[in-house]
Amino acid sequence: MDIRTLCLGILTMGDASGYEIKKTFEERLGLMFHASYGSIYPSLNKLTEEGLVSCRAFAQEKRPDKKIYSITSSGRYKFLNEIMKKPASDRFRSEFLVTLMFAHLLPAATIAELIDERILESQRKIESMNSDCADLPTDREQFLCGYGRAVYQAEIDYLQENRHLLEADALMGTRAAE
Amino acid sequence: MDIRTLCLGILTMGDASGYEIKKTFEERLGLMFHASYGSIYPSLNKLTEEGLVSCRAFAQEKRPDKKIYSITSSGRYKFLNEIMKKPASDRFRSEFLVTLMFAHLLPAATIAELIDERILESQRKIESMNSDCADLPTDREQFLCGYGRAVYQAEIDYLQENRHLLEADALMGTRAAE
DNA sequence: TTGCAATTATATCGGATTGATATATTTTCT
DNA sequence: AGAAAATATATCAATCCGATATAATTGCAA
Repeated sequence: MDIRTLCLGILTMGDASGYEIKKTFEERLGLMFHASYGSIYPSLNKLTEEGLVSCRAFAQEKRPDKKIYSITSSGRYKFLNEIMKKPASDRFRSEFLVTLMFAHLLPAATIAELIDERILESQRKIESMNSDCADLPTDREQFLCGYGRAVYQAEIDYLQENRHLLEADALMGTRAAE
Repeated sequence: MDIRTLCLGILTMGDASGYEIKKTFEERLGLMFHASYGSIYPSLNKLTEEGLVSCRAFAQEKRPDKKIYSITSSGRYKFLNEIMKKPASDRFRSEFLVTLMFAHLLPAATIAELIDERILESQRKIESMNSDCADLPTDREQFLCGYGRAVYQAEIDYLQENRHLLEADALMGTRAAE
């Protein structure tokens, strides 16, 4: 499943410009997938070539046309085929966890701050989700929003209960480091 | 933080070949970062050019030399600088969650199976962690292993308690789909 | 003991993706 | 009036993944 497929998926929810697709990625798929302009615009071009989306261009003076994309019936068919495949494994990359992996090389105070900030950030995310989730139109999206909340909360709980393990280790390491 | 930096990090734990570095990525960093040969070998070449690692090559007949890499003191310095920076946000990509996002386009039975499998897979991961975690040499690595377990467990709990929301929604959608 | 599968091991390549950057107008807020 | 933010399209170098090629060794079961 690539960004082209995801663009198709977003277009099943209604016509949109490249810019709006980017916003949808951030607002509704932020928890599960990320995409930049550098992949969205080329994806839309390729999908248009392949006849999976159609494009109406509105001419504008002194800047590029505004382009609204719509999914075609072959696009819909393609998308359904894609999401019926077994999903690939999650891909996760966390610089935060990498830093903790090497906590023994850093001052204990740095580690403590890092964890404090991480907890605050996750709490902020949960709070904004609490207000936003309730407004979501479908049970499906509420489910996904709740999923995010549950995972963030588990992270916070684990960090608060177990950070002492790490902080003790960091103290040792600091003394041992050359 | 890129794969080059992570290779440096792994080499702070001891000398290794490219192959062994790949294994370390899988066995000890699997929860937080992934890297393929296609990025590891070029990284090691570049790090060698830059003098951040050194390389001893053992000639072998009929196949490429076996190369053992060691981190240099400037490599250590570089790595410390890197991990003292504020870590970038997590990057997460889940085709599983994307599929759920479009659950209304799929048969309810497909969704139910998908969730069943996901739960089983996470349970399997937790079980293998239960045995492996205990053997880990440092509190630090036990902490990280426990972190993974906590998140997987939260996922399982949430799916079990809330899947009905999604499955009801999927049923509706199946009827409405053209 | 033979023969097969798994592991050890290095390496490259096309294609996908990111993050930064360029450009320019309109809207909103102060 | 003027600044800041949002709207909007687009490209590019650098990075990274997944697949593939190659080949010897090790372990194990028939």
